[in-house]
Amino acid sequence: MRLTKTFVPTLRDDPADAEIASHRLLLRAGFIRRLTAGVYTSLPLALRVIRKVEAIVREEMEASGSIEIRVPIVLPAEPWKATGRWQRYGNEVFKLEDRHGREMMLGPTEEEVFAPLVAGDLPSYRDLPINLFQVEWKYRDEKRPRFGLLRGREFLMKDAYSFDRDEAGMRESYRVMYEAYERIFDRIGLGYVIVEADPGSIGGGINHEFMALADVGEDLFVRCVNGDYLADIEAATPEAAPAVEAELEPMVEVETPGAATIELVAAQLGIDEARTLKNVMFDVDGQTVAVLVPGDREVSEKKLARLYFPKVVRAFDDDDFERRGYAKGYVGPHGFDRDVAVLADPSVRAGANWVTGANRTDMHVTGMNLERDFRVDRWEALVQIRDGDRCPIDGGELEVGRSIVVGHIYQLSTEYSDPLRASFQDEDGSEKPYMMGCYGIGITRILAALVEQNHDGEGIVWPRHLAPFDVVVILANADDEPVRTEAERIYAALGQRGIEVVIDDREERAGVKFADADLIGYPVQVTVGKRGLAAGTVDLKVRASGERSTATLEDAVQAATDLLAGAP
RNA sequence: CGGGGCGUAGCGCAGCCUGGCAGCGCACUUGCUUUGGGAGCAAGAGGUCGCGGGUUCGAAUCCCGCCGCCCCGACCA
Repeated sequence: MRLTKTFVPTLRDDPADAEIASHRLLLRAGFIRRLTAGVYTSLPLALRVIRKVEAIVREEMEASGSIEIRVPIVLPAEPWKATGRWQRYGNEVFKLEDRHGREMMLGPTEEEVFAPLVAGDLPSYRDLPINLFQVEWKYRDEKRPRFGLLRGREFLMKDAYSFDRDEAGMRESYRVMYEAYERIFDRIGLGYVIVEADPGSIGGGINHEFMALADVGEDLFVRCVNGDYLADIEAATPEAAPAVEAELEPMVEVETPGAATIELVAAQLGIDEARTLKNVMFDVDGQTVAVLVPGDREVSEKKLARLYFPKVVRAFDDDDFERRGYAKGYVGPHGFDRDVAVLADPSVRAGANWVTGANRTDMHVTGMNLERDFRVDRWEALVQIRDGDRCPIDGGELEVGRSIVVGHIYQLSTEYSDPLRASFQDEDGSEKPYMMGCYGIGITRILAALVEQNHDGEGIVWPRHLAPFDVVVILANADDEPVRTEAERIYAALGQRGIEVVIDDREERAGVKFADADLIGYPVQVTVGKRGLAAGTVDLKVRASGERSTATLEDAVQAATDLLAGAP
């Protein structure tokens, strides 16, 4: 490929609205262009990388027995209404209407298409198990698309669905996919961790997330410094602190004018925030629920939501406080009526003589103690985990890491096959719903994750096997005929060796070409210029290491080939 | 959806407060010089100043409404 004959619009300045490295560099290096929020055009370089990632995914899926098909993006609404996702996904679905007024949508994921497809044509247990996949664009009208390819409203996903007779089969299909995913992410070369994820409010099947490590990642996970514990932040439970023995102080009311937050109370009374007892109020389908945690901790709403699923958990708003007659910011657990469910995190057992609200504006109490002064109906691990918490396995220190979820696999059981009436006839003649699994990989998101993990101050540093091109041949003096001839010879020879090579034959100064080559991140650069030619040599540079070398004209092709073979 | 910010040439920005010729750098075109780490000089081309309305002799600038984009929070490959 010649740069004069393709479309690689590099930018000299950083785009103003790209904050993170992957977004900024993919725009600057001419890989992508934004069309509208969360929707990007893939230019030639991006397309080449996408295809290489896809190829790895495809190979490993097929090697694992999954069969590729292509199902539509434009979908009828009915199956989605049957599973309840038409409503549950809500505004996240791009909804359409056809000319007859029929409701349609763009596919955000495709259980509703795959399950009926299989049910229609593979009605016998003899047809099972089967695993189908596709690589196709997905559409989700995200609340907040951001960071370029990291969270788009249109993104390329590999999605696979397994269908089994029974639970044992499903687990086996799941295991096969789990191992395929390990091979895929190993081959792609991402630094990643696998965590058993929050079962989520959608039903609670076993599922694992494949998380690419990245400081800008939006997904948090927890791991023990001793390496024996790894979990999704919302699923992680710290080791409970031991109960303390303390001399019980009497409960005393104190004036705390204007101190409606933990921070202000602690400051006014000159105490640590951890000494205060935080009372967070929720409404759960009409029932009032109080959650007690130490003042320096946060309540995990997700954990609470999971506890009450399928009921809907909603934090109290001002109207709720008014209706219940609670003084917002001054709520204390000693004033709860019997109809309030009082939940507490085990860490509350570890404290005594709490400072908490007095149930009157501008007043708090000190010396509040469990049993004597307030009750707890249920003990549940509900604190948001944080750095420094103790590992539940060995008590080691936990640390919170950031990541980008690039793969997610689920055991769905009959969650979708039931409502969709997707069933087969078993050996005994009985009608049974398929036991399903689903397996997603965000292809375009992997591009972003790769750039996050592989860049420096000059630009992207693609791993060799995923780079848009292996080698760039730079004409340092584009209008010099001998230089051009020699560069063309090397370019052609590399191509003949099956190396993916691009020649920068633009009428640009050498500096521009060097900067662009570093920005785009070709693993190996070969520079042909007057200077070197006079000495009978070309210059080579390995992008990742920055290592420079020279080679004679005769050795140039072999030297570039060798450097490429040794590149990361 | 709540909070914050921004929309002026392809990209990055100034001008707006205090209304009066629409500017700067890069990129682009032509010429000359230059030529191995983002060249110099000269001459050009490129704008519904996000959209609509209002105030005014006059609006990029003031007022009202809308739209778009980015960032922070609750959801997700």
